[in-house]
Amino acid sequence: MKKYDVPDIVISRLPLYVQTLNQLLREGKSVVSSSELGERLKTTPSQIRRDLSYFGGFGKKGSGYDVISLMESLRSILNLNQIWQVALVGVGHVGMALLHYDGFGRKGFEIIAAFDQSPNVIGRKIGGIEVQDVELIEAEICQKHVDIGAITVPAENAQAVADRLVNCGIRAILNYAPVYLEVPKHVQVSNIDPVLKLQKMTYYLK
Amino acid sequence: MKKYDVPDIVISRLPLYVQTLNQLLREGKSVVSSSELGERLKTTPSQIRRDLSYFGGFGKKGSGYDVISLMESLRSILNLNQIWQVALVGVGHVGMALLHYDGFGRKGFEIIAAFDQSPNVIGRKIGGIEVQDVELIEAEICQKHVDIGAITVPAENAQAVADRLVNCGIRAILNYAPVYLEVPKHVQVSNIDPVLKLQKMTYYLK
DNA sequence: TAGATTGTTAATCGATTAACAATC
DNA sequence: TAGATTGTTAATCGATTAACAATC
Repeated sequence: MKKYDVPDIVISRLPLYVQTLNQLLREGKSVVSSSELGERLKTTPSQIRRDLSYFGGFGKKGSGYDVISLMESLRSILNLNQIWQVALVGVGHVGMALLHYDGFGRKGFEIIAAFDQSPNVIGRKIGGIEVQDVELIEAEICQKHVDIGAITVPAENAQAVADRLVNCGIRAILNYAPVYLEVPKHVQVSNIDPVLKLQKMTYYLK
Repeated sequence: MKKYDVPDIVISRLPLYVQTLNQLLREGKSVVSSSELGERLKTTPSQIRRDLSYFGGFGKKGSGYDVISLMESLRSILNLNQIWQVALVGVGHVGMALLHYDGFGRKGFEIIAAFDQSPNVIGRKIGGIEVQDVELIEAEICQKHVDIGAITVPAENAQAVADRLVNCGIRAILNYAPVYLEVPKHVQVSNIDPVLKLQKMTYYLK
């Protein structure tokens, strides 16, 4: 089965499965059935079995799935058995929160460089990373092997930053700016905008 | 057409439409067609017309949609013509970023109270809000009219905080903790977890 | 009027669910 | 062996897209 033969929506559920398997592991469970997993994730056993079947048979009929080995299989499918280097652009409050956030590192995403325009932050060391002048993006990133960019600049500057990152060979962008980024189609973009989520929820509040 | 007759996925696109109409407005456009809107949003004109038609006819055949009036209609459907009060629990780096973020306020979401456990932050004033002891959640929130909670505490504490907020009558939760929250079904939950987004993107990077 | 674009219905597409034979 | 649960196929459901009459 080729990469793009699996529906994108299936791929977006796999990290959720990994998360839940992790929880089960911490709770000391070693085997889990699709129905238990379904309960935790508020989905159907059918969906879980169907999703997994795109990649192979990971379970044992009659008993279920080995928690550790299913987790390892999914981690391997998602390419999580390596450290991914991340370059962060924009060290405002959100950028700082990301630099301090240890969840990134624990999950294998290492911020290796941070950039900002402002003399107020350039040179400061935050979460172990020294903030550099945004003008140095190319100099610092282009030769290094950086796959992922995190954009935490104001909306007006986000597209320009994206262009520069893409130019340096970045292939995935985590975008916190409330704009649609135009990127070549080989580049993944994930948008994070809490306001859009709030604005959706308020529909149901009245 | 009743609230729940409109597919949820349609509702989640409406804030995006509002966002784009806002941009068009700032660019000085006063009229827009479904195909222009579709180009901006990387979707089809059909989808946009279909989505809007759940709520009525907002356009003018032959010319398109009046930017301002379509935006106002959508804002009214989403209940965005009021200020929504938000209580924030957890003043770590993410909580602080939200307290400082002016985009919330500009979009009509006002953080009116913030809570934390730690004596290091209790009493501090951040973004104009004085952080209170988490033990005061009930005392402060229950009588006030607060509809939305933002949870930015560690994963282990998120469920307990959610329970308390729900108990105080909160009906929507913006959850930054990487766990599934169990809530009564009248309560909306939106999860924000950048790691899940990264873990999805890495699938396509190899 | 002619051209453009809507609103809506019908056709298509894709995702979810149900069912069940296979088998641990 | 009997019971449980998988992996997979077929049926169903729902969302997207195409088409077009209505009309500005």
